[in-house]
Amino acid sequence: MSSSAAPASAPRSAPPGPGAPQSQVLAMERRVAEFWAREDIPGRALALHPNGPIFRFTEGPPTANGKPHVGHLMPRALKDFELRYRRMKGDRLISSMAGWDCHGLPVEVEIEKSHGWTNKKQILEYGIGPFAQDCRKSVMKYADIWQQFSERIGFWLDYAHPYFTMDPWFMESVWWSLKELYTKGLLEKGHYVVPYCPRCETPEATHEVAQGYRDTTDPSVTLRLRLTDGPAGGRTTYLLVWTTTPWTLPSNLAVAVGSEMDYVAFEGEGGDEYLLAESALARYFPSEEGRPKVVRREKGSSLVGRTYEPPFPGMVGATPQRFRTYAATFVTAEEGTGLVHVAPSFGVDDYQLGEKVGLGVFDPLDSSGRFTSQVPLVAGKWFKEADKLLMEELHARGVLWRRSTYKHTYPFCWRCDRPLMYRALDTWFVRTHKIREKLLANNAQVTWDPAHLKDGRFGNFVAEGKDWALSRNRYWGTPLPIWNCPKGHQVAVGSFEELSKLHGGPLPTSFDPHRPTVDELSLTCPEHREPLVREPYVIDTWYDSGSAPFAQFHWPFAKGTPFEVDAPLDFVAEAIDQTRGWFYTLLVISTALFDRPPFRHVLCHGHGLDDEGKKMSKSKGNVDDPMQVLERMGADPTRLTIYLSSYTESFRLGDLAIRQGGLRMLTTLLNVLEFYRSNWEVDRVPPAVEAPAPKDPLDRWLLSRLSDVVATTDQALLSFDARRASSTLEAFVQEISTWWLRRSRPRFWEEGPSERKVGAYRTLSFVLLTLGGLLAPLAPYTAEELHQKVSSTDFGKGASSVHLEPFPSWRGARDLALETAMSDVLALVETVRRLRMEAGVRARMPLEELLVGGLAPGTVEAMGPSLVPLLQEELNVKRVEMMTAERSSTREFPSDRWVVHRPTESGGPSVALSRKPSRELFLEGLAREVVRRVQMTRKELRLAISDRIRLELWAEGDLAEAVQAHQEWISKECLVSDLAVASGSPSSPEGVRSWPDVEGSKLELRIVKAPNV
RNA sequence: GGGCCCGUAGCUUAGACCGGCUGGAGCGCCCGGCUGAUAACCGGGAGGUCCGGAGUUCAAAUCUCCGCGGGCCCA
Repeated sequence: MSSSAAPASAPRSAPPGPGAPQSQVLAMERRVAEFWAREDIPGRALALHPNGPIFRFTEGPPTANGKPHVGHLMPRALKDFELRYRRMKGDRLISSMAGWDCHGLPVEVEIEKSHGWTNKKQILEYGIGPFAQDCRKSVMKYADIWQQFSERIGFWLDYAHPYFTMDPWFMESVWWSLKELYTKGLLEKGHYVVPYCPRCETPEATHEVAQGYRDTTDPSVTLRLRLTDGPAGGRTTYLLVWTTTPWTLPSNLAVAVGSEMDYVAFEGEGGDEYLLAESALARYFPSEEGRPKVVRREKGSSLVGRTYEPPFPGMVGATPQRFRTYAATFVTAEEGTGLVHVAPSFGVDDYQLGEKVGLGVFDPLDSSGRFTSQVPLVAGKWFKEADKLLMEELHARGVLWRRSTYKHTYPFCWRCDRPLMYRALDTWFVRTHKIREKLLANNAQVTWDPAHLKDGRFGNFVAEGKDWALSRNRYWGTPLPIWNCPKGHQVAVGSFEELSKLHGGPLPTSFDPHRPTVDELSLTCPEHREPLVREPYVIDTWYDSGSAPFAQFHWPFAKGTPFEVDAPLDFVAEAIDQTRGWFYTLLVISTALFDRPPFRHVLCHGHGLDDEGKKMSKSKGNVDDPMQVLERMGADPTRLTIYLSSYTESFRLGDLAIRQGGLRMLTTLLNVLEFYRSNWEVDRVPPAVEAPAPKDPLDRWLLSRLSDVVATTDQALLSFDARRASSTLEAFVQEISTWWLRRSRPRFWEEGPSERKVGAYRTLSFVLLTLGGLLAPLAPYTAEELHQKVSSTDFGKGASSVHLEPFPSWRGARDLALETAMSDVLALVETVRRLRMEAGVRARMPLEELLVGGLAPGTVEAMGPSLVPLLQEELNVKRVEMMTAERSSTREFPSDRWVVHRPTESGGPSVALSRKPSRELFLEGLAREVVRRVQMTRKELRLAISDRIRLELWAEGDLAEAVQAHQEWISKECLVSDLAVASGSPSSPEGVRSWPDVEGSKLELRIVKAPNV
């Protein structure tokens, strides 16, 4: 399967320095990756649930050609989250096989380039055999590169047992399907006008052409063609005929007229008459003054059947049908002259008209787009180069009437970038128009994400029902398995066994069905005993990938495969461009063979943009090697950035986007983990594997939140919604970090195994372990880190992995009343912080009293007893009183003693905070200042959390009094085993820290680590 | 030339299907705070013509139409 790939360039920025936020993530991912490799976690995960419910999936095989770019990270990430989730839910995945799309023009072009070749002949000179070998080697090289970055981003597939579309057994399955189509009359040869690349010397399918439209400038020429059936002696009359492809003029066989359109004749140079559509007159003569006089008006219908002199008389034999005017519906008034040049071999409309009226064809080009000697003037010239010579010749003969240039979009070859031509050729088609209704009906059963594609872009394309040009005049592809008998009938071959029968003996060992081997095999027609000759084509590589759902199992040849005729895939995910690519070929093949939809759910993502929101493209130099991105930013940050974005549209995926997206959430989470671990090292409280039943309202609140998060995440992942899952988890990480942990920290430092402390450990460990499970499908590395560090298996030998565990199924009862009360508390905290700011009292300074009034009686109950301590601690107030509206309305709050918040119009509580600390509280606040400075110094000295110290203090004034009064508390807070307090100054300055002004007093201190007891 | 999607603060976005409080949030920025998570944490602030215009309505980010811009696709 192919996609709009652009080669990667060198990395745009250096790897992160040791202090960069992503460096801790990168170190973590390295550690995890080593663990996975050592314990073969991916292999064991893929082998899970051999008897579980089946979840069907097929990896859309990337083209193993060209280096991947950043955009290719997206489909990997968007497939992987769902597959991991399903595995954790106990599903059996069918299949996890990696797959590589091996055939086709891109590979051939790459080899041609590497040899410096310019045309197809050089391949024949080199030999198809060696050429195929080169192609195979190239495919293997690129598959390797793709596998590496796919594994690095954590996309776990079975890379040890991949399917290659070039594997003989895969191709045999493709042959089987082609024969089925042939038998059903859905695979037929025809002579049709198809887009053709003269350099690659092969037709292309519409979905390939679609990738190559580009603005270009072509010549715009208007010819005057003399009517030859005018009355003798009358005025000479010319048809004005317009074209942008002068090179097709030697092949002109007719002129088309719109029978319902209005035409005019005007008098031109030398008194001759010129005919063109009325609507075209103003285009050729924009100013009214210069516009010639109209001498006659005619309906198009009256112009039909006239004869004219062709632009190159004698080039091609005249017949009664040729060089006449015909009515045609494709003639438009919008551009040109309303008289259309018809060259049946070079236009779809032209060809159909030619068929209808019997014009025949004249194609003077060879297969590489060069003129043959049939047109001596330009013999040997490339078709585009011939334009100029032909125009000059027409000019010399006075046939060229006007000449300018014309800007329009025109298709170019998506691989070699040269202009395509439309050309009548022998081509094999899949007759999709015959099964159009079935295609639509099957598409109707698919769930599309985003939904609009179903009846929009994709549905419209299917509804057009265009036949699929399948054959390619190339070498490296699945050969079309159809042979001709000279007696005039055909044999389609659907297996190697059939081939062997026609061969009249066993096939060579390790038979390779590619060209040239397949054509070196002598086959004999069983009826006529004549040698069979194969149709010389290979097939569109998109047919290979579209066959992957069954061909990856070598179905129907291999026995006991899990493929089932009636079972669509449950899930596929690729980029938006696959609506014309793989999604389409899957639908056609599945409908033609099995008459059922190819998949149930399809996730279709947009393209990645750079940090400026620009499309990534080679010419802008903003494409990046995905491996470099992963090594610079980390796999999980990249994955989460994708999940958190609006990935069904195009979105930014540059370094900045990753840093501000997924990385942010992960550093916060890893900081929480680091907090947990560094404390756990001291206390060694066993982690809670089962849900704890905590008493602390803060813990009960967090578990209630967790219960909600588990349910929401599960539901989101079940419905393929990575965005909802990841944003739910992101918000929860914030809640843990900024409220639960913030408020719970003191509990972790309590002396001994207190109930409060153990409760905090148990709650946090349970939450982190559960979170690890929830995060496993989305951020597999981080999830593993959580699992290992919290369950304290710590990457040990034989440790189990979170990816071998089931998805969290715990559903604790939610306490909605508590959740509501807690959000009221959070709102209150915000209000009071503002009041403190207003009062100019810093948070470290304790205040006497907080009064909250205007509450509903129920709220007082809910918030009151259990949550008041949270407010006291968070806001550093000694007393909190909750009052109902009734009670609070009578109190007065003089502004010298209180700062007051009045309820807003929309309601909310009124709040009053006492303004000044008492002397006692002031001293307590000072003691906190001292403690803070001691802690800061401890940290600077890099002491361990549990190290005990000897502390010498020199303090004056209020500070001395505060130290005196709170000596014991200071010692306890700072783990001081030996405290010496003095006034004045230290005798020796060594190791002394000094603060000249702590609330007006000087403080000096010295810390020495105390000997271990 | 035609079709589909998107457009809300510098960035990522909620709200839109089903019209109704002052358009929420996170990041970034500025100011301040906190400090045994420290490139973490907390408060405040600046920053929005909800792409523009018209219509429907008592009321429009939300519904309708016409534009503009971006993306994708078709011819």
